[in-house]
Amino acid sequence: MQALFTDDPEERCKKMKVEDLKKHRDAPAETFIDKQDQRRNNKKKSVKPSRSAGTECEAAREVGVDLEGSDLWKRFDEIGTEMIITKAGRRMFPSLRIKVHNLDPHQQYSIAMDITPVDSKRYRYVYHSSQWMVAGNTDHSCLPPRLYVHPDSPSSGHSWMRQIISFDRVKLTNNEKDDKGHIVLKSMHKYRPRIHVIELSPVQTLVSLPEDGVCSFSFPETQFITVTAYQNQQVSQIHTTPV
Amino acid sequence: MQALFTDDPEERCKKMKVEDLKKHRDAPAETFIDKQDQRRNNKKKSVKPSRSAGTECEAAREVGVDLEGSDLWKRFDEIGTEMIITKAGRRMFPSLRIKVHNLDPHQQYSIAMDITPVDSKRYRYVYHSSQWMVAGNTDHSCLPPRLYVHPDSPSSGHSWMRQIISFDRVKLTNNEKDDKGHIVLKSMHKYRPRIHVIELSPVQTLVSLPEDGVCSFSFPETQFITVTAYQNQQVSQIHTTPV
DNA sequence: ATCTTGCCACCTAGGTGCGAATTT
DNA sequence: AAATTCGCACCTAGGTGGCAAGAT
Repeated sequence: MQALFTDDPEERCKKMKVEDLKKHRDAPAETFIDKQDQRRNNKKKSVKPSRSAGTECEAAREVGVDLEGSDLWKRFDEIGTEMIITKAGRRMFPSLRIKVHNLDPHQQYSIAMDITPVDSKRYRYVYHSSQWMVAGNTDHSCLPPRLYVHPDSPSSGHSWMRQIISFDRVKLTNNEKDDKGHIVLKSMHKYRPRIHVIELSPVQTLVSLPEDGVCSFSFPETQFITVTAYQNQQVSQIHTTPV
Repeated sequence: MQALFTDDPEERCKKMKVEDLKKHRDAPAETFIDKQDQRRNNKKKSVKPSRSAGTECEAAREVGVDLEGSDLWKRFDEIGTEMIITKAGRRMFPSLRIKVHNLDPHQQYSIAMDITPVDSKRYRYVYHSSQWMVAGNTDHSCLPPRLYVHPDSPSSGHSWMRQIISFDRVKLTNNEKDDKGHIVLKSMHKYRPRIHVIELSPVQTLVSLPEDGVCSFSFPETQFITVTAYQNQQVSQIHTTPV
């Protein structure tokens, strides 16, 4: 029997408690955490934007981002999410899907994603104990992470808030010389995706992350270890279980 | 034997003199005509924008648009181009592909397409004489034509000029109550697509065609008659001839 | 008669995990 | 040993023309 492949998580992961997933599907997850400074945040509805170096938010407006499909991410996270990376570039599964709140409806924004190292460790999967273990240190000293600008960018706050924003087209690669704009990662390392909401001044071209007018968000349950082939059988099992 | 289907004209129309097509593929067609006022224009490289009611162009800059794949359009035009329309929406074949020139690289533009009636006649295909004949009059009095805004819109002049702009995703329908944003046409009528280059003021949302800052272009060889099923055998033959 | 619709088999493009072969 | 690459069969989504049946 062969696997079924769809962009719809429900179809791909039949073994999950689908009814539960469906119930919470479009509802925000309940726990969030600030990014970078790692401060806990008890707000129910949204992540507070990080205030770390170089980022800044309009004081009056508290821009918020909710993670969609948090249940699926958590299901993977419990056993250790693995994300395939290939030379040609591989889509993420799960893909990052979010909702944004409290944007200025008439202001233009771009929304982008990047993926940052969680630590400077190298990991390896120990089969006989079915566990991920630290296998040494690495430096992430090389280059700043690549920015994946959402294809709907730029767009008005109104448009962004109207629907779920999906980053399902982004691709991950282990090819350091990639020229297709995919996000370059090191295999066997731990990462976490990050969302940036960028307030746009008219006719601003977005190449790298600007210093001002950016709110950044990330979600702890979306961290993963990069692999070139699935290591943990439980992980690949979820991937291949058909509807 | 079954037909092959590709978005690439070369693959779809093997019977055509492919080598000729290839040779001229990215070269501008040689004859052009002004739209709406129907004045002839002998400029080799581009169509002069129409100056009809409500349109206006920057005097200093002569924005130009070239039709790509003109050979294919002409090949169809010689025998009478037929364009399928369906309730669900059908893509065009050939699709409209253009190049733009003389935009301000740093100015933002949207580029859109609509399809206007060539006359107020109703046509019917007479099998035994293999000919299209006028079958009566209609009024196009109903609604203004739907605007299909190119998905890359808005974008800088620089981006638009860098590559061929393809309208291959637009769909045509005969469903007057269409709610999917497809272009609504009447069957058995003669139409011609039109391209609009729209200079964008910052944070301008594009719903209908604005009064100012628009240059419009069209090409005589792109006119067609709408059908719900191909009438002329020569036409369907070109469509189905495999590589 | 003439035109439209629904259904169908067929096609392409692109994405997927797996196992074998290869590299490090 | 461990990690990566490659080729593969398989899958979905969406587009296509033809034909038969239906509508006008």
